[in-house]
Amino acid sequence: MGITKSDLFTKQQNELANMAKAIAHPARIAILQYLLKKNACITGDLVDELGLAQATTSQHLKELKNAGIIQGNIEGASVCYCINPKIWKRYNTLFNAFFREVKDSDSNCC
Amino acid sequence: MGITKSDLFTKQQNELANMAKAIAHPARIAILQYLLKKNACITGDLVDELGLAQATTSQHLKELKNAGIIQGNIEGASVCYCINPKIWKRYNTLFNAFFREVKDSDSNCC
DNA sequence: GATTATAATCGTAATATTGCGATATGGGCA
DNA sequence: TGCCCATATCGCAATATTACGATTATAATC
Repeated sequence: MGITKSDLFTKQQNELANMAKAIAHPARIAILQYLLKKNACITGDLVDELGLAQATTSQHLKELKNAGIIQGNIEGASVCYCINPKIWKRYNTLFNAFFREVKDSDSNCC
Repeated sequence: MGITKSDLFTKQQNELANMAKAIAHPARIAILQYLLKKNACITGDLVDELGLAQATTSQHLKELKNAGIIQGNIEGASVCYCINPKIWKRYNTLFNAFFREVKDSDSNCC
């Protein structure tokens, strides 16, 4: 096999897992952090920043775009990327809800 | 290739990416949610809960244990699992820091 | 001691991810 | 039009992930 059995889980569980997958690579974390810092930038900036090949960088950007967490606007010959604040807030909300406080007393094993 | 170039990124970026990877599967989300609800349970409970084979469930438990987010205590013939509150809090802290507020005005592309 | 229950591990197949060179596409400019 | 620049996409190789049956290891029970 090798295919996730999504049908066994709730919509919410699949959504959160997919969100986690979108950021489950250091290059994609680095892209998002760079966009947070610079507000916006073009692909070439990220190729320089990351140190990965242009094709690889483009692929990571595609995954982030598919997840909706960034958006790209065509700017002449370049493409300008930035965070999508609406989706970003949804990530923030869902992760916060998931990682709600755990009391130490909650976790005494059996 | 197929191997992540971890050396290109900071320790913090790799750590956050690895945390995201640990929860980047709906079965592992479901396990954590079940543990949050029940406080603690044994492997067999999770096999019933998830609907995945025993071997598969055990594998997901191993990944969560490797990530440190859960711990297992041997309880006779069974193994009792629970959240590791220390690591859980670290996850909460790092994800919160990452998903800090983004102002709408921050994300006007170019 | 043999049997049963519980869970980890092994081996393997299917699929997904990561990375990059090569190639395509489309805009700007001489 | 012809030539560069910036990106996306294709094709491929290496590796990782997901899933499960079979096996193993240990503990409880008869």
